[in-house]
Amino acid sequence: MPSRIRVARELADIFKLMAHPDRIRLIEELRSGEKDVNTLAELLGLAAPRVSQHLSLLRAHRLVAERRDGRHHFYQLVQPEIADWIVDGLAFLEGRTRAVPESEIDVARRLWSASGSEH
Amino acid sequence: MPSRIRVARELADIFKLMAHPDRIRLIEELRSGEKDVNTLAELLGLAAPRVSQHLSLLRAHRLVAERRDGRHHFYQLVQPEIADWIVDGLAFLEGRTRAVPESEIDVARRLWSASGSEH
DNA sequence: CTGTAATTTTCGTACTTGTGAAGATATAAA
DNA sequence: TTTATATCTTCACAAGTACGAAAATTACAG
Repeated sequence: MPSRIRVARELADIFKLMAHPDRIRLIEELRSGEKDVNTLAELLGLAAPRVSQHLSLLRAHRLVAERRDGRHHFYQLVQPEIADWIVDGLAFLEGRTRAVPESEIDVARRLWSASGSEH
Repeated sequence: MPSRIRVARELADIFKLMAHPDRIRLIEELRSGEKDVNTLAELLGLAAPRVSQHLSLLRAHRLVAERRDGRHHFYQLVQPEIADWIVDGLAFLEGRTRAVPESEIDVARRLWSASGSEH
């Protein structure tokens, strides 16, 4: 089988991982450093089990790594550059739908591009 | 609702569109210019209905545009830069799985990065 | 043991995919 | 015109996959 088919398949798997708003936001939250599950759940306003499921999926594909300290599980990005790559994708949102005005895309870009974690 | 949730949702939709190997390869084939359905089907070794369905999905989200000439339907990328962005994603494949050796990723990168259409 | 943190399992629902057959539409041939 | 052919799209259905919520389970600290 041609290599480009295998590569396209693996690449599609990565895209599949990103194809969920919660996981996108999780990755962007982890940009500024490792965080534990509870913190992430509060930041995103999600139930802990849901965050955990997303993280275990990302972990299974080696996008995040886990570190335990007591009863806290901290997660961090294995390849932090992936957060930048996601932000690059915002370019393809511009002018695509009236549901999301350009201004909101800019807000998200600034928020997610920041190294700090202003909210 | 916070804007970053809406943006993350729209972004996830884009990722969902890329989350299929056929569609990734279609976009990379269109990098070198517009092609008709039959040509694409032959290049990728896919049945015509499948190609047509993928293209109509991409068209519904304004990723490709259609031009008809006689009985030929030609498609082209609306934002050709998206093909580069996809290739950028190859970086996150490196060393991720033994199923796809680095060399194959390089082959795909070279093939897809080329402006021409060598196969 | 008690309480907190996180994960795993389970299950019903909804979406996606792939295939084959049928439906349009345009060109060419008889 | 009528008939055939080429190109592409749409439909219908089975099989697979992802999602979300809730409950059960593991792990650990005090």
